[in-house]
Amino acid sequence: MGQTTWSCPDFSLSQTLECGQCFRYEKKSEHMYTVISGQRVITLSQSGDSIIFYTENNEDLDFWKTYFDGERDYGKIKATLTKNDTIIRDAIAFGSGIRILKQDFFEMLLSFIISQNNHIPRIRGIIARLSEAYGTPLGDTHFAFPTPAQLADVTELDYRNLGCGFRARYLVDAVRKVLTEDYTIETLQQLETDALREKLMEICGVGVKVADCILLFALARTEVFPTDVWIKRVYSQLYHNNEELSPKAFATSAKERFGENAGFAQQYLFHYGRIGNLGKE
DNA sequence: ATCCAGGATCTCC
DNA sequence: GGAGATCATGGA
Repeated sequence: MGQTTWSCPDFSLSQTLECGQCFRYEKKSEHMYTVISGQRVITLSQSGDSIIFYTENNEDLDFWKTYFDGERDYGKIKATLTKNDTIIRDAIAFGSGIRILKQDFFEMLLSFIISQNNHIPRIRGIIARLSEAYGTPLGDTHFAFPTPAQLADVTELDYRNLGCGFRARYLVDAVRKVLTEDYTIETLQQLETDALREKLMEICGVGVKVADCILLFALARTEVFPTDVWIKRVYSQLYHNNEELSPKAFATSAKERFGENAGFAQQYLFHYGRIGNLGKE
């Protein structure tokens, strides 16, 4: 198996994969992972600042470097976020190697519909079964995420049999809409973020939070601040003296505080709140 | 066993 | 239009 080394600063493979933004990775050993995104699979490991790709297929390397957001200067983002904010320093120190992945739109749409009112381990299981049932085999018992065309005729009952529960009808609607002209990446990316969020929310089962996850993790709208139970907990504890905020007040506060870097701040705080020792008092 | 999950929708007033 | 119940399922 060929190996290619890639040097990428401000990058922890384990933190980036395990911070909750991505559902399709397997930890093979310490610092070594197999990752599936869209129609591709890669095994890679980290040693210091060096990433090692294990592949013969060098034409996929650009895809994976883009996937890991390799071009972006995270040092600059972290410096900006911490400049006048001593609170987020701890969160960033805790997850300093987190990068926001550039994932596949359709995969994020379905994955975060599945995520609603669900546990992360169970979300991963449903996505794995969905891929095995309808996705293209990639070898070594790995399966690509199904394409919209591959799911075109899948029924609500089929999704229920995979364990999707009440989300089954949402998935049917999502696939149907993505197969129309209105939901091609090209069409969607022409919209401003607020209009794009509204467009995504026309899909049944997509509310503000799911839409914001898609905007951040697939459509590179790094100014959005996906707000779930964890972020509410962490943010109110750290910045508002544990006071509960209305969804509107919350969005305003976070947007004002973090500005264009809100998406990055969100992921540092999410990871800090979920895995760190915060909020477990 | 019982609780609850990276929420959204439906149903009341 | 805001609060509260409801939705399937299984991991912890």
